[in-house]
Amino acid sequence: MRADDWVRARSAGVNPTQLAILRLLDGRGPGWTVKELSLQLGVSQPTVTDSILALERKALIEKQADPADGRAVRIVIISAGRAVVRAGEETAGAVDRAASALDDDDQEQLLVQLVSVIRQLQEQGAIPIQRMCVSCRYFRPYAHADAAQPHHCNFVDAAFGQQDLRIDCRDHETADPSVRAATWGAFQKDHHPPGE
Amino acid sequence: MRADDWVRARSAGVNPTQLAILRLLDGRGPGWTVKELSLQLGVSQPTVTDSILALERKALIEKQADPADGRAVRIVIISAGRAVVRAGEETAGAVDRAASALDDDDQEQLLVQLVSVIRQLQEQGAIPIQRMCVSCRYFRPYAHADAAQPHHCNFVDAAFGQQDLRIDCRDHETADPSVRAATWGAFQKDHHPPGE
DNA sequence: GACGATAAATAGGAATCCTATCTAAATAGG
DNA sequence: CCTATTTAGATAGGATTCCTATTTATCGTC
Repeated sequence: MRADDWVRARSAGVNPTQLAILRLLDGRGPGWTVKELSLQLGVSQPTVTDSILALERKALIEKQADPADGRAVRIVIISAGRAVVRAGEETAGAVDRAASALDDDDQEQLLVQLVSVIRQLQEQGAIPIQRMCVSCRYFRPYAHADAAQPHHCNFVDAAFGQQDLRIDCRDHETADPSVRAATWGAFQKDHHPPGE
Repeated sequence: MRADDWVRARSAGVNPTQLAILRLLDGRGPGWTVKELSLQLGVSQPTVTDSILALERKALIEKQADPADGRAVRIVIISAGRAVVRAGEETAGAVDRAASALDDDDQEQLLVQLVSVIRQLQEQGAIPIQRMCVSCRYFRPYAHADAAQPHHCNFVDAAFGQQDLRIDCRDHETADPSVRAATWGAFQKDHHPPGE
C-alpha cells in the first residue's frame, strides 16, 4: 500500500505526503491554511510547514497572504502543481488495477463495505479525513426511484449509482453531524432493507 | 491508516516498521536474514539494517551467526520482543473495531474481496507475497463438503470456514507459483460457481 | 491598551527511507 | 589452488517526514 503510494508519487517527482497535499489544494480556489491541512491530513502543524516548504522549493505551490487574517497564510496550487496531480492520477495505482479484476458486482459490494468501514473510522475519530459522499452535505441517498442511479449529488445536480460513490471527492463539504447521521441512516436503511 | 499503525505501535514503544519486523520474526524459530526481511517488507536492505539496529538497542531481538553461511546473520526475536508483539495485538486497531461494526455476512464478503485484491497485487508484483491462505502450501480450498467449514489447513490439520481465511498468518509458507495458481482456481471456482 | 488565544515558523531531534559503496565470505572457473 | 564474480550485510551520506516545545506576530476581548 505504501509501496503503491510511492510508485504513484515518485512518477510525479514528489512523495506521498506531498502528493496528498497537492490533491487537497487542487480543486479549492481560495486555498487552505496550514492548520486546515494539518487537521485534514492528521499530522502536526510543523510537519505541514515542512512539506509546504518542500513543495514551494519545487515551485508547485504558492503562499499568499490571507486578506482577512494577518497571521494566516493561504496555500494555493499553481499550474506546475496541477500538472503533477494529473500525472499522479494517470499513473493509476496498482490497487486500482487489482480492484478492476473483480467483477462488477463484487466491486460494488467492496466499495459499499469500504465506505462503511471508513465511515466508522471517521465517527470514531480514528481518521480525520472526510471526503466521502456519505458525510457530504450535497449527498442525497436514494433520492430517485431508478435502481441503477438511486443517489443524487446536489453539487453537480445529477443522479448516480452505487458504483459511483466517492471515497475522496474533491468537492466534498462536510455536513453537520446530525445531517450526517440522518444521511447515513437513509443510506443504510435502503441499502439493507429490513428482511434482507 | 498510518495513524492507526502508530497508535498500535506507540503503545508498545516501537514504531510501525519495527512492529512489522517483530511480527514477522515471531513464530519462525530459525529466524530471518536481513535480505528476507527486506523482500518481505518491500523496503531496501539498508533500511532493514537500520531498523534491526534500533530493535537491538531496545533489546527486543538478537543477531546470531548463521551456522551455514559466514556472511549471513539470523535475526531472532527474544522474549521482550514477543511481549511487545502481544501488547500490539491486544491494542486492537481502529480498523478492526470499525470492521466489526459490519454484520457477519458483510464481513465475510469484505474479507473474500480483499483477499482477491491482495492476491492480484501480489501476482502483479506490486507488493511482496503476503501471508494469506490462498498463497500457502498448507491451504486446501473446498476440501470438505461442509458449507460452514469447507476449507482445510494442513498445518494445523483442521477444517475452517470462509470467515476464518487468514490475511497474515504466521505459519504461512509460500507455495510454488503453479500450485498457487491451481489453489486460486479451485478457490475461485467453488466460490463463484458458474451461473451465480 | 493589556491579555489570552491562535497561526505559523523555528529549533532540535529521532526515525524511515533511499542510493552508492565497502567488506567479507561463498562459489565458479581455469 | 588461486583468482573472479556474486552475494550478505554494514556504512556513509542525504532527503524527508514527523514529533514536541518554543517563539513571533496578530487577532479578539475585556
